[in-house]
Amino acid sequence: MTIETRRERERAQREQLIVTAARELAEAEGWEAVTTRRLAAEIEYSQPVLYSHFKGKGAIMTAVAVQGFEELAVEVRAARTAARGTREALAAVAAAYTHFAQQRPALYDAMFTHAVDLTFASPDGPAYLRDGFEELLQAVRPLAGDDDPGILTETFWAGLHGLAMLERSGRLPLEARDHRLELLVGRFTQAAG
Amino acid sequence: MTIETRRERERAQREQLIVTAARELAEAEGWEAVTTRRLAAEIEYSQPVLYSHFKGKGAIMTAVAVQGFEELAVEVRAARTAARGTREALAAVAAAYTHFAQQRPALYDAMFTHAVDLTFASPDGPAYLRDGFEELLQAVRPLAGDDDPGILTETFWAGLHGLAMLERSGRLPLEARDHRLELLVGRFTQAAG
DNA sequence: GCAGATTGCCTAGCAGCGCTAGGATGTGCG
DNA sequence: CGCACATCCTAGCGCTGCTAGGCAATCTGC
Repeated sequence: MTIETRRERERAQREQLIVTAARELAEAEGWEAVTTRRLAAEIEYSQPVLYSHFKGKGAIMTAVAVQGFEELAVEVRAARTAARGTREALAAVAAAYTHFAQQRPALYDAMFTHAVDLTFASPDGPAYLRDGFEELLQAVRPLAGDDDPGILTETFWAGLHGLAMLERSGRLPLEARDHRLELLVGRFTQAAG
Repeated sequence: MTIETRRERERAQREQLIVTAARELAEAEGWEAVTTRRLAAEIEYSQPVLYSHFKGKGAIMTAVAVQGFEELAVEVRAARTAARGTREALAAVAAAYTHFAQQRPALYDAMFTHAVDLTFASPDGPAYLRDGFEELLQAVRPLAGDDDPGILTETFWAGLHGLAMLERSGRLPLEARDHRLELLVGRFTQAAG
């Protein structure tokens, strides 16, 4: 029994090692630098070991993405609970979200550009995927007025995601970043029309 | 002289053939199906011919993206000029934009997910990249109030882009698509706060 | 009309990718 | 100690984007 559990523990550790190595490599050199050979060298095992833990490279990226969703939810929650008023909470949440996307672009990419095999928008989906949305919802709901809070949150989220993506790819100038965020938050803190 | 011009004309035609083939293949089977070998077979030439026209696969995708920007600008303009009031114009522009992204996902991908080597957000950039933004700007400006029209347009654009991306990847349920668009447009047609 | 120079194109191949089959190596158990 | 099992690595498959080098067809000057 103890041998079995030790092996399982070691396996779990190595699996975590793979995910961490993939994430760090992606954050340092971008996802195009994360090849299975390179990753194997990084963890000091041979290539096939990766496939004894994950179905393929996509599954490893998905595992990294899941980590990202967990961390994003934590950071957004921290920002929300630290803010005082409802308007301030929305602004804080928005700033935390875009800051996350900007600081960890590779991680954000794994979450939203790659890793399509994650189940979203489902009440029975994994918790880590719902938590982040829940945080946004908590911040948006008090300001929803007559609008459906859930759908309004989705719309607000889309605004944040759009800003993050367009700024990251150089399609929007970075100087006005705070200004745009201010405008977006402003449009969602007015009374409903 | 005539021989030279004929050759140039034929070269230009073949170049267009490449771009069209790449686009059609991408729209039919996705960009992952667009390999240089497949593309070469499609145009009935050998692989190296592609490289006599374009620096690489990325340049071909960029050429497709440029086509996309031109067409998007045309469609958004048509929607805007057909609408009567300012609020209706914004709604029409928003609908046209997201409809474009939804109907031609591969093309939209080329424009925004790939093809990072395009110069954006620059007054001296290519016209086709400015035209689309200009159309959005025309629709947003009358509703900007005290806000900077350009930056407000960028923010609105981000909202549209975010909706398009999240809906396309299944991260937002499709049923409420129109509802979300309505909410977004509503938040940008209120008087400035 | 014919040799020489030039242009255009294709065949073949390189290095790298994700992924997998099969054998070697080391570990735990009777 | 010897067997059985689990673990891991070497080697290789088919694919990718891209390129070198040679062949063939075309245009030019005599």
